[in-house]
Amino acid sequence: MDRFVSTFTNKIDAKGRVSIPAPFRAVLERDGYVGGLYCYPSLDAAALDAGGERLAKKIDGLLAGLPDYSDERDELSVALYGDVQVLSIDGDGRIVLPENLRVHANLDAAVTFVGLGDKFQMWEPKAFEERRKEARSKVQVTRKLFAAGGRSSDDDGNEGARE
Amino acid sequence: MDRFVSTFTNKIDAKGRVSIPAPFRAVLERDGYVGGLYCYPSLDAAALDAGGERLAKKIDGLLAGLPDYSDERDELSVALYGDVQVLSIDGDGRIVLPENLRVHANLDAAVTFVGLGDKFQMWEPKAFEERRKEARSKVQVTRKLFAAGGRSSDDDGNEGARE
DNA sequence: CGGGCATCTATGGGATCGCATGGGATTTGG
DNA sequence: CCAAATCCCATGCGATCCCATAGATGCCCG
Repeated sequence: MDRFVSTFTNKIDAKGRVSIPAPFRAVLERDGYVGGLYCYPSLDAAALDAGGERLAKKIDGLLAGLPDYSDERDELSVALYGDVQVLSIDGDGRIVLPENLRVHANLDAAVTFVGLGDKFQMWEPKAFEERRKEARSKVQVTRKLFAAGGRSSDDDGNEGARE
Repeated sequence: MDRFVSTFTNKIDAKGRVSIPAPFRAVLERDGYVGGLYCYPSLDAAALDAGGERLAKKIDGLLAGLPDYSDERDELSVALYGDVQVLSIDGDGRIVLPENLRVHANLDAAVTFVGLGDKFQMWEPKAFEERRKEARSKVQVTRKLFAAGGRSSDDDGNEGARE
């Protein structure tokens, strides 16, 4: 399925380089790697979003839905494209995070890579632990909603049975 | 029906490897095995949930219904993709359990594999024994309810008694 | 009917490979 | 000409592969 899945934590070396987890690299290549990793500050978190060609197309798709020359589109364009950086990946699968991106996510010694399907995020490890806790507790709630919503009828109905 | 059924207990060797019970392996293959076993901590038990492609699609399906870049999707993505690990199965049908997963389920010397239809769980053997006892007593109650409702004809009402 | 052979599974151990990481060398651009 | 970014190579650890053993099961053929 070639999606970014699971989390990995790698170190930032003295030169500011980080290895992209090998499984993520594999996804990027299959995604039609051209020469860069698209990377930008997450809009609502102290983290970075990154991905390959598929992600780039997705961003385009969002804008395509808005009329040209509308304020909304302009704002979104700036928000989406404005801070995007195309990071080159060296022969060993590493990238260098520019200052502004590193600041946005408070990255210093290590980076936690979090697979999110089409894209992945880069977090300061401790910050991500917090975030993860939060997400887990919310999912408990969401799960109850699914169960209550009666979505159990698809092929064998173990949807809410996770225990 | 190619479901995960019944329970098996296998040892963890010095390298942290465990054999997946052969019957489960067979199910995984028929399920369209691609490159890994999808595995994540059970949300409300000291155990691990695991499955093949079918389970992965199910997870995707949950997210597919949500709009891109919505908060809800982000939360769910983190909780679902972030905790999932794709474990590769070696030529002998074994997997290696990563540290964080082993900790979550208190696994050390052995693992009990429990078939649950679409997926299966991995428990520390003693913990599962406890769990099983508990389940049995609950089933007793459930059965009485069935009986009281006049459905006494299904001779043992074992639907949830999986053992 | 029974003995032995073939097969499959679980498990252990050795050898190899890949990945993350570090450090020097080289190039690029200002 | 200097600083910073890029490339290339070395290394150590962990993961993966491959082979060996052993117990259990089942089958075939005597």
